[in-house]
Amino acid sequence: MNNKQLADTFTLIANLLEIKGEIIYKTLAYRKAAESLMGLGRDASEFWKEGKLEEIPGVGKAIAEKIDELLSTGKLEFLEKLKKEIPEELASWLAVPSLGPKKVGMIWKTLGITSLADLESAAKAGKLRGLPGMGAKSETAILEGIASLSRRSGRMPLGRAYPLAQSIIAQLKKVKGVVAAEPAGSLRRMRSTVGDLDILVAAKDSAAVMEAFTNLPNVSRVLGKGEFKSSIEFGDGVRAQVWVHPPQEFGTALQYATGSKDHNVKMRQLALDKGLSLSDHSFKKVNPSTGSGRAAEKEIFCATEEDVYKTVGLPWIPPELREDRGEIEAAKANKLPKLIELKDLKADLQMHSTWSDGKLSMLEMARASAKRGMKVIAFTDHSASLGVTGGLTMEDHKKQAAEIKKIQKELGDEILILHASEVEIKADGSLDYPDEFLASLDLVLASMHTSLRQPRDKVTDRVIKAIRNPHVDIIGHPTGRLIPDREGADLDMEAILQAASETGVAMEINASPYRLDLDDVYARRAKELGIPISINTDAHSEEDMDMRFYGVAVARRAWLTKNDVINCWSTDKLLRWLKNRGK
DNA sequence: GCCGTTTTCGGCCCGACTGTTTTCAGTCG
Repeated sequence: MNNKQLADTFTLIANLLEIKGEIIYKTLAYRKAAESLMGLGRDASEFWKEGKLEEIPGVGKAIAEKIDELLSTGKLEFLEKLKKEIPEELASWLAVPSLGPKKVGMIWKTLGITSLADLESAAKAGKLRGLPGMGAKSETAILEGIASLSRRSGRMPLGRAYPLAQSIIAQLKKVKGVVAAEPAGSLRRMRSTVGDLDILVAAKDSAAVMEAFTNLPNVSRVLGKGEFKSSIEFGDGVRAQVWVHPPQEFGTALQYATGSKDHNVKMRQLALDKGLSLSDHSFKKVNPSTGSGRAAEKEIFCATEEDVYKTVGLPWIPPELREDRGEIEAAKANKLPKLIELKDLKADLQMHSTWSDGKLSMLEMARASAKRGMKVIAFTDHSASLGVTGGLTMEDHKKQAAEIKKIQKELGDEILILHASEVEIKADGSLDYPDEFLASLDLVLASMHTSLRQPRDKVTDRVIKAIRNPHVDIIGHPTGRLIPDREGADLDMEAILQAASETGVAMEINASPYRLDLDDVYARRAKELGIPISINTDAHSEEDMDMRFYGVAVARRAWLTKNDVINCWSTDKLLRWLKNRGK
């Protein structure tokens, strides 16, 4: 059982307990534990083997015992009992907008239905109005909620959310009186997937903003429209909400809306330590006589986030770090990393040309890369066994090498081209070309595209075998995941990273917003182990090259600096590294 | 259920918005 399965189990428990009406803090504890497992970076089973489960944040005695039971038996008596009490199917109702645990519980208890289909029929038949606290509007809201569920498939990839949010922001900035507009929430923290789009606007007068926002093109429904907050749904089911704050409190508002929740809990605590209560509006002096957070004569307003952090005695923390993964402590100790930036990237070590499945010739790709400030690129056209991509035979490679020589002459020192290959790690763990041939390439990037559903041991061994091949320099998109649809291979990532740290092989952060693989958590673990990271676009076209932005976002979330990423090194240093690897 | 340079007990997330309400409960972020 891996971390995600454990986390899913605890999330289910939290949902069922909530419907049951258990005290909210108990359900929060299960959710916190689930989140913590997802961000752990190592398998919980390792903590388990060492008897250190309770060292995982948010895991105490009770949850540690449950993890122990799950890992030893694959089952959980507590959950089985709970499911008998509260039908598991009800948990899926919670995904319906406008339905929360209270109403789910109430509807189930009064009408005795458990399936989403029955809920829909009941709503259509008008059986929900008349239930306590529900009227015709609630019924319609539930029906619309069920309909929107089928339209939207959960969270959307960052690569879709980000441009969409930017276009909304551009339109809001045109509204008269708008001083600033910024993304917030997981979008601003650059998580790989985003639920709803959160946008924050600074303006004295909110009415014009709300008017513009609810009248954006392609808005299919206005879900709510108030003085400070409005939310909308687009035709494709994507939802966005906007908050408007006066400019003088934009800093606290943006900090608050950016989250994460856990980061903000710590921020509020730091404020309290200084006798201040922090809200999205301002800091207020805590009244010492009552101990309550109100009744202050003097409010502190912050127009910028820098002021917010300064007020609690911290340097500004980049949004990508705000996950309560040690950033507050690092900021306190003045040990925040100087995060990598887009401009630091000087090399792109995975891209494809018309030699395999790319859309442009090598010359066109090289020129497009140079235009974007790249000094070194590697053509990693696919290897022979990946037939659908037009993979190259060794004979093809000879011809490709000759063409590279020719265009290199044409390009001069504008950009350096490396002759490389994305070599398939085959199902048996062998590579697609013999060692002698691999040794002749400038760079070898090995990755998996097939048989990703092999059992954990087998697929893990496969990658480790590639890592131990002395000719392999980079492992490309290690898990093979596709966002949001396909989970990656069931890898023992700790074992893989240990092997990589022994051999010095670099691990890729594939910058395609549909991959972002390694993810932030494992990339951070890789850094801890001293493994070099390579951020590559995997570009098949010119537009793909601009996706490197998302790769940098993952790297920033992983606390990486430019020294950790081989693509930021000088050409000399990069070539020296390759040479030391036998190239 | 977790957690503790105040604490092993008593805090934890609170405010805007909506709908069904005559003063409030539930949802959501």
